[in-house]
Amino acid sequence: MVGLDPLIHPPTRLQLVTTLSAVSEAEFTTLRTALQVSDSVLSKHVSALVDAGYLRSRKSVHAGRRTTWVGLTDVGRQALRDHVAAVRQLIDMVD
Amino acid sequence: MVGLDPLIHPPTRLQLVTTLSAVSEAEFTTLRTALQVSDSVLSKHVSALVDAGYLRSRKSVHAGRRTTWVGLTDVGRQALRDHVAAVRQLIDMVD
DNA sequence: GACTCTACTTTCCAGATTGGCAAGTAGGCG
DNA sequence: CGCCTACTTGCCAATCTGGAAAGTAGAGTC
Repeated sequence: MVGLDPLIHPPTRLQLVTTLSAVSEAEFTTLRTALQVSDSVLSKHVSALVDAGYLRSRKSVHAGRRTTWVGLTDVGRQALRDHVAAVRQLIDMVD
Repeated sequence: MVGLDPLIHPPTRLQLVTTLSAVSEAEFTTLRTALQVSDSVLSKHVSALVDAGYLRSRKSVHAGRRTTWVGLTDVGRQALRDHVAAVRQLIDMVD
């Protein structure tokens, strides 16, 4: 009835997935800077969402630099849409 | 920068304040039914938000029935607007 | 091939939250 | 004065969140 997704709702998670929704992938480091959280925190949120099937991560090497790329899966994108719809249903009552 | 209000963001809180935003006041019992939570949970959320100055509650008696009425204060209404604005800024990126 | 350096990952931990049950309380009614 | 209703509070377990610090793994270096 309410439909808020507890995997997505918490502030850091919401920032993470909404940030990712705008792009196909983002670098771990970029995300950490954008969200202003520690390595460990981002790593844990990412792996929780990977476990849930919402995110996918891959490692790549460019010019001797190893980076981890993170992106939404189709499942995650849909879950986000659903969550956003639920949030809108609540907040659109306001004003 | 993100601006999510931790007093409002949690699911039950968000349901509570958005429900209240549509009306001037609501009965405790009605809210408990609408939110599907126990007495104690609603009571605790309400009193936390009253302490924060976001809600106001008053008791009344009608036809031998005691009821507690709960409503947003101006401060609470503004906090909700701000919170909703912050949420929108995040979720409007989606799609 | 060993060493190092970086980029995460995992462990450990403390503190805060959330929720339900059950006991407590307070006001109105008979 | 006792009872009943309508919350309120205390107690507790489970979960979550975040940071620091230790651990790990792969790439480059020599």
